[in-house]
Amino acid sequence: MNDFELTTDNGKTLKLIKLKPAFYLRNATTVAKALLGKIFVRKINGEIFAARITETEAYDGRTDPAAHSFIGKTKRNATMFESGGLLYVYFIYGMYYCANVVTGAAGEGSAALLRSMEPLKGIEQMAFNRFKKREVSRTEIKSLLNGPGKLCQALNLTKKENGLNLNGEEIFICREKRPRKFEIVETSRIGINRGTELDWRFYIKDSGFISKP
DNA sequence: ATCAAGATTACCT
DNA sequence: GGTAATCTTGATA
Repeated sequence: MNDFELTTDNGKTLKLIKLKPAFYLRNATTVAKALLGKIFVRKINGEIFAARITETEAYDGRTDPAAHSFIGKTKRNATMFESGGLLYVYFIYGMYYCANVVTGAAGEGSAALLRSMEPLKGIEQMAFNRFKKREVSRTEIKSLLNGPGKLCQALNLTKKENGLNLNGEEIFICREKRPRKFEIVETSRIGINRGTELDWRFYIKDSGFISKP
């Protein structure tokens, strides 16, 4: 079942194809850019969440002082050192989680941080996870997934999902059979103190679902 | 044992 | 634009 149809909350049908394992076995920057426009799917308790990835950041374990993995393998960052295609989720600032896609070869320590998405399916449940209510305004829909901490809260990504394989059935990423065209903006990464000279933050131009335009 | 920092967010002026 | 909230981790003693 790598080829299937998904109906969004606004009634549109998307033809989706699950990404192959090889997709993740490339450079962090390559994968981070390639993830833009892809559809993140999470199945939980019989319900499906789906969202279009609109903003990512690359972290390279071998050369990048901003990467968690730069200091070497520890208990916290161990997932980053696995082979590409896993989900790396970590806890930060005492109250938020951030989710990454592990990239490259085993031992490399590279990943792409998922920073923002456009909600497509399961919006009521996402709203409940974020705001404890199911009714959301147009403005609130935009702020459902536009930040790394927010999207983890809305999609219920926690410690439990750390290390999960994206080639499985619970959480995975798809491409559309007929992908939309878009331009990619490359800027410096947000919220870090080192490696700020690298333009390794990527987002879809004019998306409207971005943490900081 | 203690401690500072952190890939953030919400709410304030 | 500023800052409080909140706690795990990794480093140092």
